[in-house]
Amino acid sequence: MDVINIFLTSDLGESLEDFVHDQRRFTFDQMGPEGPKRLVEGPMWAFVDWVMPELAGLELCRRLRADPRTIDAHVTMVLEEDNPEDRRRALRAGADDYVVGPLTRTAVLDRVLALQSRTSERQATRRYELGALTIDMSSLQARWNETPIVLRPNEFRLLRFLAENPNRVLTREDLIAGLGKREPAIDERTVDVWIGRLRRAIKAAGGGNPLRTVRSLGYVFDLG
Amino acid sequence: MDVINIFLTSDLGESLEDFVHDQRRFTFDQMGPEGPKRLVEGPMWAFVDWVMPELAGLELCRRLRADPRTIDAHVTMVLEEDNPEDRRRALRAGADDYVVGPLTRTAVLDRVLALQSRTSERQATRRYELGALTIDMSSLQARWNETPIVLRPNEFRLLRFLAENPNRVLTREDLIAGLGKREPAIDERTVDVWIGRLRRAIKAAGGGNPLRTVRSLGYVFDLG
DNA sequence: CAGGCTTGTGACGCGATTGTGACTGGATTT
DNA sequence: AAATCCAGTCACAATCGCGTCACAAGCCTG
Repeated sequence: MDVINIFLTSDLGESLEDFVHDQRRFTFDQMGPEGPKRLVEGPMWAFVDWVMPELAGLELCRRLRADPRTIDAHVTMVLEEDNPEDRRRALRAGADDYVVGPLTRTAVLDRVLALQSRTSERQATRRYELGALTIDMSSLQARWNETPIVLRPNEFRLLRFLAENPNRVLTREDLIAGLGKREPAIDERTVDVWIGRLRRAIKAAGGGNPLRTVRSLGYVFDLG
Repeated sequence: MDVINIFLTSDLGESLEDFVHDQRRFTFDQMGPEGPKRLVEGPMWAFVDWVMPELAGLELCRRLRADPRTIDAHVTMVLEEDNPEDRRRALRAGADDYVVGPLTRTAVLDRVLALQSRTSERQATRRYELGALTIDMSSLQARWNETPIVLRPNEFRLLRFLAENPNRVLTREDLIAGLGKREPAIDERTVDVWIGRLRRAIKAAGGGNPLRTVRSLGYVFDLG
């Protein structure tokens, strides 16, 4: 599967409507009532427009992160204006990059081209190497010293999110949000079970325990 | 300027009144008649209590956003109850995060610690380096010459507070207050036990004893 | 549509954490 | 030197949070 570059914008603009044409299409059918209003996409990129200006964009970003079809997409958020808060929020929601809108056709095209050139480099980057642990995002396979770790979907997402934020305490809330599970609300204690199952899976592959519990706060992926 | 973590709450509670002490202070003098009732703050965080429960909080949040002194602060709103409407309003007003109250002093302090690690990610990660001792606030991990020190939560809080005020005698009262323990009242002699446990943990990691006892006064973290 | 796999949740028990009183030994004072 | 003071340490109990299990509902697959 090709790398998809996804642009999230709350103001897609008529001018972009036919910017991408004659391409295959897929729909984010799981998006729900607050989902994208329009979706224009091609094999290497997609533009997603949403209805609600504020939260839906971040929420959409999280869902894209959780969806296996777009889990390794390159997500760019289009910000209304350039302020540090929006930037921070976007990145925290899982966006890889951001640009400040509104976008002209040429600006987007430049951006897409730049992303495409980075794509090959990104192919190599789509692999986390954290000590003995490697996570290959293209085959969705995690290994401990070449030994495959048998993971269920949710455990894989959890491991990926933890590995993306090594040496950082992640609260149970962070983890729930990071896996894109906002609806319905998840009990925080459930995270304990996730961690337990993930630890067991790693151990079953002969691995150690890189997941440290920080009492009354959350968990850390210890690296180094 | 350091990142400030601001907690907005309509129910600060008496117990938090002197939670942060002996720190530099500034006032939000532009706040106007609906401004904060009390402001308790330190170099890295602030608790703002307001009079009107509903609108004033949101308004305050917007003003903090506009004020150059707090423009890049991390604002957390404390919500009375957990409903999506309030959450959306809080975020729309510029809040970065929210928690559902009421909060205990220790819980708030822990929260601040976790937030510091997140908000400072774009800067150099928050980290104390005191001779052979390093305290990494993002992973909540202390080390002595790269050797991890196994600390329980309270010991970590104690070490952090001591390390924040090196070469300064801290009374037992200071330490109790600095760790946010006011309810219930803590016997001052208990601090002796905390120090003892902390020393033992450092020694177990092959470390020395940077904690000097000042008889009849308190303890100092010796540096240099 | 049946069967298995996945996942969220309540319950349970255990272990970790922590405040406290008591005891001890060294330091300080008278 | 005796008396007093004070810090270090230990054992213990109460509490709190975490790991784990079993179960049920959901989801996917054939």
